[in-house]
Amino acid sequence: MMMVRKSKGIGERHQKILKFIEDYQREHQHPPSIREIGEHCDISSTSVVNYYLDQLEKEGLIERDRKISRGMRLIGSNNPLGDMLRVPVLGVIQAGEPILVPSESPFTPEDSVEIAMSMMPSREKGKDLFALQVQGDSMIDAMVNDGDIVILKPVQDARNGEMVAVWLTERNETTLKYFFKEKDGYRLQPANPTFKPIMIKKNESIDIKGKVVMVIRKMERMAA
Amino acid sequence: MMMVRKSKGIGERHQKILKFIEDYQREHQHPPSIREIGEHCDISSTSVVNYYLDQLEKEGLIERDRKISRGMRLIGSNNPLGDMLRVPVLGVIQAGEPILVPSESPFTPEDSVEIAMSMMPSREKGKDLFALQVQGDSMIDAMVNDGDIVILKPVQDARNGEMVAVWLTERNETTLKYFFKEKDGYRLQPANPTFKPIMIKKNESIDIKGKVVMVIRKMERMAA
DNA sequence: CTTGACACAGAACAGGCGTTCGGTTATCAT
DNA sequence: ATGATAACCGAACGCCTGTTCTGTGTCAAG
Repeated sequence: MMMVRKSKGIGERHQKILKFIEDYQREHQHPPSIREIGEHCDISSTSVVNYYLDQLEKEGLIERDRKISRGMRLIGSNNPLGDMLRVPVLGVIQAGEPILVPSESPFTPEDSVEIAMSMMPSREKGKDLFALQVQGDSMIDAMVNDGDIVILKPVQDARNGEMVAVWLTERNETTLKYFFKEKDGYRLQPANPTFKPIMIKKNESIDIKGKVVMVIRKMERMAA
Repeated sequence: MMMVRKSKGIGERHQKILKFIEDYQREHQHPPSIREIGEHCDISSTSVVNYYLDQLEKEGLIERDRKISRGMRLIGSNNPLGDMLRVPVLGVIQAGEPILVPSESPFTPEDSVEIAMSMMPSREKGKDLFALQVQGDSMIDAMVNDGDIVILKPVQDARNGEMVAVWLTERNETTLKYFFKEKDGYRLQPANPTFKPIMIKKNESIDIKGKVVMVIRKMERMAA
């Protein structure tokens, strides 16, 4: 008895193939061949596998490089590999010193951090992201610890409610604060509600260096 | 004029090949063929590419699946894909409720977060890691915000200085604190130095649920 | 009952691709 | 000089693999 697909969408067989490609890719770091898919999904003919792969491609779930061995890749969230961003760590950020942004950094980053695309909020998948490592306890009012890594998107202007890294020109100070524009200047609000906001008058200039999109803290043992 | 490799290590050519495999993999989501490597690295013979790949494999920089088309993968830090951990998000963590650990969780995780292996501290690459999303502001003394994701390793005992998630049995409270064993019980030290430690007497029991290995904060716009 | 879409099977073809092998050139220690 | 070794080239061999073509059984619409 034959299976007949009533609805035009994705059937059980399609999902099994999708799942197999995902698992195989994760294990071997390269896609399976058509025949391997057939064996593991109980399909005896390569043409049928091809037939399903064509459908999956039409549905936009995979992409295929025709004529290329194992030339297929998963699209979207179930792609086990691929979508990793390598964000350069340009240097450190601390209250007492201006920070480095990509365009100003004279040297190549010593290090980088890897972030899964799926972890990026609101599609900040731009390739111009950069990271800084926090030095010292001067950012604790932003709930950011010594050693934390902040990932930034370089921007000049911020919208209300975004956390920004700003250089307070007249105070010679770098800080991480929530940004709010008000009628008489700016309000820089600490993340920790027990701290008071910094009010910036219109005549005082601020230099927004970037918008914080993520903070990462690797826990290490604390001494004492 | 021929290039001759004096030292037994990795030469310029090897690095060029390595770089090409990495870039190709990143773009196509599958490895290049031997002939493609040759073309882009100015090697006219497939046997020479094979020759170099053998050396790279001996050096432990790649692995090869012989006889399989494009059956190669990068080993180590320059692997653009692969080493990603999928950590299940088992639920939420908040002061007022006990937390779920993997063995106690009755349902499958609704969601998961993806972390690059390279980001994991001190080789906590165990597959038993789990994640919880912080709900509410009750963890601010641990420098952890509402909405943050904490990644935990399930442990029963902790070593001094490690941040642990503990269930305070007699107080019906979950908390994240640095753990220190002292002669008359335990000291649970907040990450934020402006808060005071919790002293646990010997007769009071605590239930260590896990050790915090990472905290991730996706920044979103703050209202008001 | 016929027709056509759909889900398959199987075989054959052709190009992709890894492997192997015989040679060649350059460098270096003996 | 000479042999050893490393770094190549080119071609041939043969499996791997995607593609294509013919054919079959099922099911629903006309």
